[in-house]
Amino acid sequence: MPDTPSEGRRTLAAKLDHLFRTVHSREGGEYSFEDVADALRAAGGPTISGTYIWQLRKGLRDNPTKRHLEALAGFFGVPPAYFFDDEAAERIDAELSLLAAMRDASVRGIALRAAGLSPKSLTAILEMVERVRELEGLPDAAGGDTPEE
Amino acid sequence: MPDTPSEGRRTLAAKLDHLFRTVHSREGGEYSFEDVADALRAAGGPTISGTYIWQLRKGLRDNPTKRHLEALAGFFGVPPAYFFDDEAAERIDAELSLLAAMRDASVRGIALRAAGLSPKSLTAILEMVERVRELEGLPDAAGGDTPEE
DNA sequence: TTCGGTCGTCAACTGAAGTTAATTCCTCTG
DNA sequence: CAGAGGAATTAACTTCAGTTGACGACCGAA
Repeated sequence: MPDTPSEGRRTLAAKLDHLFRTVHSREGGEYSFEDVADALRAAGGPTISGTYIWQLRKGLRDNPTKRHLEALAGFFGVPPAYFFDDEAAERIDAELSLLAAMRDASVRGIALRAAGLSPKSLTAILEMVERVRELEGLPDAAGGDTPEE
Repeated sequence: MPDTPSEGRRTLAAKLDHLFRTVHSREGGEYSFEDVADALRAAGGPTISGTYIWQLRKGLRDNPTKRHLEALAGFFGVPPAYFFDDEAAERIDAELSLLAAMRDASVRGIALRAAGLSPKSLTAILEMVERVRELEGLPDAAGGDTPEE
């Protein structure tokens, strides 16, 4: 039939919301809409008003123009394809979840010190971490999403 | 080479023009702007007027919206990233040049019969082809573009 | 030649994309 | 509790993406 049931599709708003939730500022909190607007203005490229970014995130407006899509993708450090292709979006989300984990200072500490270890040691440590996760009742694969409070 | 070789970033207009030149209808000619508009209307998705497609190709308008970018990419069978990322565009262009070559009936015949040959035979034949190209004074890499105007 | 069709081009117009500015909602701080 | 400051939200407005319709060039047929 003509149109596939558009059920599984993630909307632009959902993707943008996900970016806001996962990509945080250096201080740790979510970026505000004005933060993003200011950063884009400072970057010299095309600018977007904070209000409009809010509308996009809330889903009141979808269908931005090419230049605005580029600017947004540039700010969050994802390829513009993120907003189009759902498969690419998932792949990128996996990397983003890593970035989200890195927000935890102690995780970051572990990562920094683990860098440079021999493969053998790394797998051993990984195994240990998995065990602990198991003990804590966490899922074994990358969860990614922040648990609802 | 009609195109300026490595003139930095390719514009949207240049990319769209390239698609028109390489992706042809079943009858063999280039698609007309109305053809594309009609096809999109028939596809049920978002529609674009023929005039606007012309404006985009000519470079009078750049900066289309997300939905129109998707529709255009869908029609020409390329991912929307084609219009954003230049590297992706080059990679896809390589495949498109193959498609352009396939328009030549005899090339198509060779390809059809070469399919299924052993790797050894294929490399041998490829080498032969390269020799012939050399004799004919053609560049060794995939040229792609139609030489004349 | 003239008629009829199609396609590319142009310019005026419409409506949605995007902005500006005012208002409400929090959340700190004294 | 007041009230300052900063963020989210709403509404009114402006701008430009996208359409409509007309015109002229081109091509084949009568």
